[in-house]
Amino acid sequence: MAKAKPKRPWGEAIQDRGEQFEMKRQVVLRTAARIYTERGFHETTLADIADELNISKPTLYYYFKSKDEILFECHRIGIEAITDGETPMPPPGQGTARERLHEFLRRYVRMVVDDFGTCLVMTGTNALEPENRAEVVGGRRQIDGMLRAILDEGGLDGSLVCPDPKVTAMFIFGAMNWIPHWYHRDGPITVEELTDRLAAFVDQALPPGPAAGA
Amino acid sequence: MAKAKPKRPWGEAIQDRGEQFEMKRQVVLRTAARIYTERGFHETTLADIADELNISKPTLYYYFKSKDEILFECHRIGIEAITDGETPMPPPGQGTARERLHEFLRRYVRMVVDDFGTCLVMTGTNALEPENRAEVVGGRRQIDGMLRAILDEGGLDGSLVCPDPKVTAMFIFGAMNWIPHWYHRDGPITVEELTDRLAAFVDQALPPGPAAGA
DNA sequence: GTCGGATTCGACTCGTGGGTCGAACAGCCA
DNA sequence: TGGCTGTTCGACCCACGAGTCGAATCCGAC
Repeated sequence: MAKAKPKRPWGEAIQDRGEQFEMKRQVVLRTAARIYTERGFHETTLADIADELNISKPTLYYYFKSKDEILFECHRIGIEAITDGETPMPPPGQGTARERLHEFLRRYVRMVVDDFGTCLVMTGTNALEPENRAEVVGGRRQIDGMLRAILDEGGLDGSLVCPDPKVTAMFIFGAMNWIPHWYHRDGPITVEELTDRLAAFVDQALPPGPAAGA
Repeated sequence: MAKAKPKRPWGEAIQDRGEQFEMKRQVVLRTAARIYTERGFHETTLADIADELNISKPTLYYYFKSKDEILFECHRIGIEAITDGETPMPPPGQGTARERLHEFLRRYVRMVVDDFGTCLVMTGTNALEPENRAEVVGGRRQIDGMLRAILDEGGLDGSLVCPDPKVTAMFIFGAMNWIPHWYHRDGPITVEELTDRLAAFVDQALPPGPAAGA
């Protein structure tokens, strides 16, 4: 009660210097992700972001070295939500492919509904510098591989039959990546309901195979 | 053989003035759509388009009044490919909903695989001026309505059961709108095969209902 | 030929927005 | 109290790219 005099949107609390720095960076990123998504990357100026945060443009440059880097960080966070989730994806062999598919869908939908995930999916990679773009593209490819692998395994353990895993994976990613275009967190549908609907849809489309053999 | 001396990428033939004008406009549009899609709208300069066509930037302004208008026209063409196709969509009542669904998917995939359709789907509407954006958004909404309606009818005529037409329609649009991100016309899969795969996928996901009554 | 409109382009303007600089200020430790 | 580092900002720079202008050229009609 004695030391709290925050005029800035950064929370309060006076952790040590480095911690403060990191926290402020996060706030900037979240805000940026939201605005980038709403208006589009190129339609957003650094002044817009700064204004939203009640800080000045040069201050942004104290935390990031370029507009591009801000976008890149947003993408990175989005990707890592999938690739390095706190609980790792269950490895093949643990549970059926169908179960792992569900887990994957749940995770991905969650990601895509978050500010960073939305930003990742809605702002193209065109804007990124080659170097950063390469990393983002790599990350996405890795995620693609995860789903593809699960679909492949489904054919083996018989838990789901999928004629063309590559193309099917793309259909599924499409359905999920489109979510930010129409879904609103504060709308009538909860994220859980959304996930369930998607899972049901995909489940129907990929019926269990007759064969089996663990 | 006597009069053909084209130094310009516009074909040859010497139709009347207005026809030439219209034809050149089309060529510009297709080229622009392609480049917009490849590099992104904002990453494309008018000089890029002009260079590609071996013309100068001011010449573009002879055919279009702004960069924005060029994009808008691309979107318009894409949308009209669905809404005003040469053969109109069969009206409800003609055939089962499932049949109409197939026809719709076929059409939409075709559109999305074309330069203009790809452009429509990949470049956001953020860049468009409010007025133009409103029209594009309206068109898209109309297309949304088409699919939603078909899904609704499917519940009635029993040809397909769909728990939540609104959300399901979005999943399907997502799957289709994502196509330009991974599909290449000159790849191993033909457009027909692609359409078939999608139709099969959706068919599975939306099984026929037990009820009926024409 | 030559006139007039259609077409094309070189050279320019100019707003916008990413990025920089140096000064001011805050908080901490002696 | 003085000084040091970390943080913030007002004012500026400047490249880039959309859009313009006026002159040059092309081409069919008389």
